Amino acid sequence: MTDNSAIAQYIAKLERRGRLPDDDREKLLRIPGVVKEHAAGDVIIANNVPSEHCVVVQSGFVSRVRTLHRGARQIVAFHLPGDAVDLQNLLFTRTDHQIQAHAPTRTFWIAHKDLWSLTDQCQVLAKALWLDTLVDASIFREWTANIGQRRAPARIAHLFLELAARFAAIGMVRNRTFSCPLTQTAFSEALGLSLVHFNKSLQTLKRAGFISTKHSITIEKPDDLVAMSGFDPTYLHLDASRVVDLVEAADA
Amino acid sequence: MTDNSAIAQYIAKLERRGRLPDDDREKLLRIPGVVKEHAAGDVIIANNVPSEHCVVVQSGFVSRVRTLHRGARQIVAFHLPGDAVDLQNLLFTRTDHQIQAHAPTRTFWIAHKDLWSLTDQCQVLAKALWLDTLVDASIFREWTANIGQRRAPARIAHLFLELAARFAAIGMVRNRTFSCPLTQTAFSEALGLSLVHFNKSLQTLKRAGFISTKHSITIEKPDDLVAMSGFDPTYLHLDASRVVDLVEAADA
DNA sequence: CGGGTGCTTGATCTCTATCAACTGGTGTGG
DNA sequence: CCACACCAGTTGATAGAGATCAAGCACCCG
Repeated sequence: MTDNSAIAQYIAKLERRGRLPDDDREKLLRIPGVVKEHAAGDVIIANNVPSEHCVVVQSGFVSRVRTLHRGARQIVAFHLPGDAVDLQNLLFTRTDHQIQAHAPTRTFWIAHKDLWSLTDQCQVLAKALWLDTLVDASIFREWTANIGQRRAPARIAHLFLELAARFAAIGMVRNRTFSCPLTQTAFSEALGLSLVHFNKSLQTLKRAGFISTKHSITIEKPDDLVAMSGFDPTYLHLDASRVVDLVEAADA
Repeated sequence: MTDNSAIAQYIAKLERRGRLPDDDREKLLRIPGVVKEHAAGDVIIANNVPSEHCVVVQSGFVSRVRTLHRGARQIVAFHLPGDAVDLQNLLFTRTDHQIQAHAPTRTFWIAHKDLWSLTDQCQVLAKALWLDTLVDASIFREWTANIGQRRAPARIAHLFLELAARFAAIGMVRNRTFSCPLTQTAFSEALGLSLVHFNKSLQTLKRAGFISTKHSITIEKPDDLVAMSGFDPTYLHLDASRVVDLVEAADA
């Protein structure tokens, strides 16, 4: 039996928003798949290739990258352990962006058709997956607003708070500190900033005592950061507040 | 019987990506709802209110707006006739952004619970709606990349080409010309630019002969615009290419 | 006619990108 | 074991993009 701990983590994530029926949970847990390993920097799924699998992160750290003109790259999403990376492509036949590892990463691969037939059997699960893609969309919107409206320091702060909240949700924050394998280049590609400007703005935040970094990131003054960046974690939908109860709704 | 032409247009949009079973189509067409009218500038759905309806645009022009610190606004999406605006909130209990009319607009309001119970009866339709939200997410990603990586003239060109493609899909482009009721302020809020800078960059595009505007927008040099902005309409998923066949997939 | 709204323009200043160089750590191969 | 390359991070100088401030114009509408 392949190691399906990625699925267990993913189910835990879904169930933070609302319980699944036992039957749906069991079936998802038993879904066939294979585990793959990737080194830091590896391209996990290339751009513009047939899309036939869903990938769930088991460990490590992953991003989605759109490549534009002359090598300009925009990271459009980050994914932590327990995140489903490729649900976005479940209904598309080709990928429209690239998936990349930023650390040694283990992933669990599910064939689209297997997940597809599961959603036909499990209506509540299908809704939970749909909900998960809606949460992703909510995060995309927030990134658009972050990049469009905030200037560098607040923009950086907002992303750091998002990462802190998401790492916290999977128990990977201790003493307001989490370790995140991203280079400054990667951060700058996610934030629409140049590397140099990111570096300098980050130092501004450090000098102000808002955060500190030594191989990991520490949120030293959460309140000040929240105030300066206007961070409101609602858009992450990490728990059941503001989310419909899928089981009750199914009965209605 | 209320005028459900908005639903008919929405079905047409969904079916450009793949046919629905007759039964699903008929049921959606018969879904109960009410028509509302809005003046230009009206807030159709406010931010942070209970989310109980899905809104489909029948005529006019609508945007979704996130409001940040000190009145900074980011438009995160535009919606044309035949677009479902609020599917994004179908699974959330409160709205996390505002919906606003930019022209005299007519909308069709469906209660969440009605749409919900329909998706329980119609599996293919449920998938089509899910797919529609995935297309929205794809557009959000593209906007993130557009705002993050392109500078003003290319950024503007990219948005204009998106609007041209979407208006063309509903037959509202003649001679490379479409009418779009957005003010320059609205454009600047969508693009993360200041009004003044948008205005000046737009004039650069006009002087280059790439576009012209007089109460409507004309794409004078499509090829040049595509080249300078790197526009590739795939992300809009306006047709069935690159999209799974929902009926076949249901049989698999 | 007056006032509002949307568009335009110029001047100025700030933010951010770009260019270039340098540091320190890590790893590799001769 | 050292030389070397490479990569992430850092720093300074400069240029350009874009924001902000301030006015003025054109049009529509009451």
